[in-house]
Amino acid sequence: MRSNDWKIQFCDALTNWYRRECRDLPWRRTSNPYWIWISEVMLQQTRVDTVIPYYLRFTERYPKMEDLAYAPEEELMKNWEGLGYYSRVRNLQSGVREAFETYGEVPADPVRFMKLKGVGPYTAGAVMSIAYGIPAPAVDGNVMRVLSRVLLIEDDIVKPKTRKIFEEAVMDLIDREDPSSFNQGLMELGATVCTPTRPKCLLCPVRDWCAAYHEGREEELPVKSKKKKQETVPRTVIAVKNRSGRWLLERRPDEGLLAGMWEFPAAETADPDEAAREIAGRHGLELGPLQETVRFKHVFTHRIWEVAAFAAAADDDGTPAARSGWFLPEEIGSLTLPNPTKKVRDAVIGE
DNA sequence: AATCCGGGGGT
DNA sequence: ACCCCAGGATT
Repeated sequence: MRSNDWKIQFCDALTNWYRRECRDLPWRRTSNPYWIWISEVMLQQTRVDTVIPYYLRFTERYPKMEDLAYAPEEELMKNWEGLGYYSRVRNLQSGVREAFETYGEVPADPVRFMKLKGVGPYTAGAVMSIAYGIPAPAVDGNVMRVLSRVLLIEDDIVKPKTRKIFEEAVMDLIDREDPSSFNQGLMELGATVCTPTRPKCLLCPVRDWCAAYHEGREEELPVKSKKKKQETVPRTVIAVKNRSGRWLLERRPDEGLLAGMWEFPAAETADPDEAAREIAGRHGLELGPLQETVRFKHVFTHRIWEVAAFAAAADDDGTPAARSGWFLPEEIGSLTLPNPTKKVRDAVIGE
């Protein structure tokens, strides 16, 4: 059949290219399903170069499932610090614990695996295909970009139901002899050749089968609707130091933005005096004059903090609110801090 | 379906 | 500035 010849040639070109050209990455040196699982969770919405040191730390510190499953959450958070999307590590621990207690291993079954916390359609397909050679779709942003061009798919990749179209396309094309190289080949191609802007079509191993290339439309795909821009929120931070050289920190709520992480007292206002009144009231403090220390923007996915940070002295320790306390500079280092708090700390206390 | 959830790098 | 990234959970 004509159509099957096309698919076989496409698969061979892709998988042969991948096996020949793939980058040497730490998680490609293991066949341990649990380690591959760790890497795939870290790689969610996160670049390869960022993940490498975290992956090496986690596999060294938590080499077996039970090591991660029963690790203290504080320590786990500290090891994830700076990687972002902190619910990923809580979900990973929960998922690993459930897998260990239920199966004693990573289940070699996409349906069972995807029931675990933090494992969605992408991660399930990636781990099952890479670790166990099971033909399952692993559709991420790279795969949608590559296949939208190869197959000239013009559906809006922002819409949730579009992912299903690509999952069906993958299952139609996938190399059943080597699903791992096929899925990773699509992602590797998207990361290194079939890039968002100015794809390197002259280097592409599947150019001959790419509909967008033949029509000269590779720059028009994928179709992606614009998302509205984030709201900007003013945030005045006041770093308060007491007479014994300790600083006041608060722990954020256990749910929501930067859940459970520590920060200097802050208020959602651009008015320093208003912030000072609010924070003084919150902790029963009398504050000395405010000394401006640093200003910066911190960009989240859907929000921008316009941060202005001040230092102030307190006469006594007041009555700190719940989840708050006084810490020496060296103690602050052992708390889990989000990046904006680190910036303030470095400016106020010094490196 | 829409919204929430970090941080960094490329252009 | 804006885009993108080996996405998933919640509502």
